[in-house]
Amino acid sequence: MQPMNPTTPKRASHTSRDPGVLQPLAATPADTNRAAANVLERISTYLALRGESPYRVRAYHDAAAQIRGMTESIGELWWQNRLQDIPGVGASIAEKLDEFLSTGRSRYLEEIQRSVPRGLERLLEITGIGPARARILARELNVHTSEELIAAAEAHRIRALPGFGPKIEERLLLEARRWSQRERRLLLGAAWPVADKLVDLLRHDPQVSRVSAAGSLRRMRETIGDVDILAAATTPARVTDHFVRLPVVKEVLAHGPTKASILLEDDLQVDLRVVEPSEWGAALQHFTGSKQHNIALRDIAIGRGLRLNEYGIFEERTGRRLGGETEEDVYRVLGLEWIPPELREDRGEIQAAARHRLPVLVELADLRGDLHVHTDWSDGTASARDMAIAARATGLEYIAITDHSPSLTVTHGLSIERLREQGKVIAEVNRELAPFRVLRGAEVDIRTDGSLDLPDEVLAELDYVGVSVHSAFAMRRDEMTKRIVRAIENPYVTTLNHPTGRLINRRPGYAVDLDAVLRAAATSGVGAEINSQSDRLDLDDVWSRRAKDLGCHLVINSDSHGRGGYQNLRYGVAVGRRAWLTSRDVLNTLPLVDLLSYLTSRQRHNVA
DNA sequence: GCCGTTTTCGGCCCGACTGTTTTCAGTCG
Repeated sequence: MQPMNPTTPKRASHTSRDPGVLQPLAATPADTNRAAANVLERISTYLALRGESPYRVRAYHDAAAQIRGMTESIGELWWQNRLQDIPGVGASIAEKLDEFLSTGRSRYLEEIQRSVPRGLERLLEITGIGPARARILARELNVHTSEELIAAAEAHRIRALPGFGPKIEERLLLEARRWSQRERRLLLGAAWPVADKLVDLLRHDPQVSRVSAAGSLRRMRETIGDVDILAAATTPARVTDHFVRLPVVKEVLAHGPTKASILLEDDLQVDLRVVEPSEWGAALQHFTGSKQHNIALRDIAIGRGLRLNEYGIFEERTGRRLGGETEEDVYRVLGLEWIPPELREDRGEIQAAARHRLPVLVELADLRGDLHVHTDWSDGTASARDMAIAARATGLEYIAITDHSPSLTVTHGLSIERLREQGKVIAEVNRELAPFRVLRGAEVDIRTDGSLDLPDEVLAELDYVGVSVHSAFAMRRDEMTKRIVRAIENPYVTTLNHPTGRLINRRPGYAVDLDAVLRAAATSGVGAEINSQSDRLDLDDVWSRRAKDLGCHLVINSDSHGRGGYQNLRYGVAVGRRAWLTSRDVLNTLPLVDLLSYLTSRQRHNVA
């Protein structure tokens, strides 16, 4: 089928006919990629529940993962008739994508969904239930939901099923109950301290020579499902024995000689794996993942007649071990540079590592300042002076004080008079703390019409202006886009703060054409913020990378409301690293002098 | 269903752990 339009696939004319089946096709490239990936992922799930070939199931799953991680627009590839250029997409999957991209539907998905008991896919979210057990539960006991599973387990009807038994029944009952009252995925900022504590406890075990967080935690994903820890010891069994007896353990889920899983009091799951010290590098690589990254590595290994597992990298023919004591070993034997954990998502990092084209990622130490800081003049808890001293103590050269603007009354937004008053206080602080520098700034609300909450002549007095949406989240997508673009075009604006407004686990971002917003920001030389608060992380990694690709610079800010807030910068930096950013992509890596000259020349240029 | 410096057919990443099984299936990461 020939596409009708080069950039935006047309919307389905019948989107409301079967609302449960598909997300309406979204208009921006990243949204379209996500929607297309979701279709393939769901096809994969239903095929699995039907008991189809696992290879076919995986083909759809892999194609979905590939599309989810692409920065190119699938709409563009479709228009150019190049869908099969996507690795893992062949004729059959391309045909399904073509239908979805041109009509917003997939009849194939709808058909196989109908062939599976309604809602059965949700059973897969319960630990211990995969496609095979879900199918048996549905077929033999008509169990489709966690509630039905709990009832069947309580009535001891599960133990009689083929391949099941009393132990599995008991375990499924536990997991189903846990699932019904489950916490959502833990925020990175909440998981770090927990992992830190456990790593520390293990470090004090005299058997243990090395210990590290692994898994999504080490890759610094924005949320964490469970905590993975790797330890090296010559007597692994004694370490797992010790681990499952730690006082923080509420329940032991699994306990073998090299591997153990526990639940903490708050139901957070922690998996520990213990290896020999000589296997440390291979194991750390293996358990850091991601799964997709590791599969791609093993593919390369196979192509070179090698075998890669958590114990090392071996010559297939002779079994000779070529390395594994360090991660660098593993990558080097595969002909690759060592890849920073944050990049290990199979989003092009392996190809880049093979060509020695990995970016030198931004680091926490590269940040010279923080351009989003609140004080007790609005909703912060500390004075401007204390915030400056705390910033200096963390090694920063400058901050911008950016208290809220008047209309945000719940935060005691500053009137023009109070803002000018604050300027005098900041001047005093600067006299006292020089060469540390506090910039006069503001976090200015974007009104519904896109005008700003402070007049231009006041903005002109400031060193730095961040703008934010804090109200009217429910606007129509096109209106919200127009609203934010207009704000960005104000010549005094430096940065767009938390561009999507999402709060992880609490609310999605507002409807907005973020691609259009970022293009406008690039044109106007306005930066996009990576807000480091662990429930914001806004922009996220995929959008930050997109922003960079569109020519936009990023600003990594803490949005501190108290002296401890600067600690969050590490999470913002993690997002930046996952987005492939170098220090050159991030405005606040500039030394103070360079930042000041940038800000003044930019304002002179814009206003002239 | 995808894919090819072994191949257009016959493979497909790999190992630990658990429980229900006398040799393996299911699940997980």
